[in-house]
Amino acid sequence: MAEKELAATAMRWFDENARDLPWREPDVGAWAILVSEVMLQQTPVVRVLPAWRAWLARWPVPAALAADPPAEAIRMWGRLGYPRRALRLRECAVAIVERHGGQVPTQLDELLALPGVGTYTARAVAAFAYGQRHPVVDTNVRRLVARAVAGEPDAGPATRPADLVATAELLPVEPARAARASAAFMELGALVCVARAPRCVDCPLASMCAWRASGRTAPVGPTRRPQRYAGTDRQVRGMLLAVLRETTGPVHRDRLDLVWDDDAQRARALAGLVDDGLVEPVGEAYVLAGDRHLADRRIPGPRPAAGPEAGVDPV
DNA sequence: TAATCGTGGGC
DNA sequence: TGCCCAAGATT
Repeated sequence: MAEKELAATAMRWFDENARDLPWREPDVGAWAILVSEVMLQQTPVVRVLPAWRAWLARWPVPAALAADPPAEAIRMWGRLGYPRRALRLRECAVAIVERHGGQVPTQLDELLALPGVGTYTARAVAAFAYGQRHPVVDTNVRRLVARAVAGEPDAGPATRPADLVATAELLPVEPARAARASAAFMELGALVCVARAPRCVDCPLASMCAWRASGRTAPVGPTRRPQRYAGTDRQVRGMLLAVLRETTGPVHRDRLDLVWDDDAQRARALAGLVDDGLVEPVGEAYVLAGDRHLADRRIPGPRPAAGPEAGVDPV
C-alpha cells in the first residue's frame, strides 16, 4: 500500500522537479541512452553533459564507433575518469554490430552480456530506452529505499539481489509507469535524499519515510572508505594516460619517466595500462591502443634510433 | 567479498 | 586542507 503511494508521490514530484537532461528527451534512442548510462557510472552529470554530446555527434550509431580504433575512443573520453569504460563502450559497439545487427539489444540477458554493462546499466537501458518493467537500482535508489522503506540511515556498500526485489515491489504494474517511477526515485536520491546532508524538509516522501519516523538514526559505525587517491597507482596511471592522450603518435619512455619519480610504481602503472589494453608499447615508446600506425612518426627522445628500430614493424 | 579502477568539485 | 562523494563493472 505504502509502496504504491511511494512511487506515485515520487512521480508527482518528478513531474515538477526533474532536471532537463538531454538523454531524457523523448526522441533519444537506445544507443544514446546506453552511452549516457556508461558515462554516468561514477561520474557526475555536469561533467557528462558535454562529453555525451560530443561522443554522439561523432558516433551517432554503434557501427560508427566500432569502425574506429580504441585510441579515438580513449581521446574522446577525455577526463571523465575510468578510461577502461571508453574501451568497453567501444567493445560494446563491436558486439552490438556483430551480434545484434547494429541495434542495441532489447532483452535483459542480451544487454547484460555486453562489455561494460552490468546489473544497473542493463536495467536502465531496458527501462528507459525500451520501457520495460525492471527495477533500476543505482546508488541513489538503494539509499532512498534503505531510508524510506527499511528505516536505515544508508544502504549497504554493494547492490544485492535483495535490493532489486525490494525496489521491484515499489514499482507500478504498468511498464512505462514503472520506468518513470525508477527515474523519479533516482532523481529524488540525487537531489533530495542525498548521502551527506539529506534535505528532508524538501522531500515529498517525508511523511511516509521510515528513517525520518525513527528520528533519523545515525549510522552504527564509521563506514570505512579506503578511497584515497594521492600517491596511488591510479593517480600514476591517470598522469601517464593524460600524456599519451594529449600526444599524437608515440611517446618515448624517457618522456614518461618525467611523470612520476618512483620507478617501480611508474613501471607498474604503465604495465597495468598495457595489460588493460589502453596502451601499447612500440619499441622504446608507447601509444594509445590502436595507434601503432603512427609509429613512423618521429619519436621524441634523446637518442635517434640507429638502424632498423626493433619491435616497430607492424604485425 | 573486497579491491581495483579516474577525476574534479563541494564543504 | 583533506575528505567525501558521484546513474558501477569486473575480477
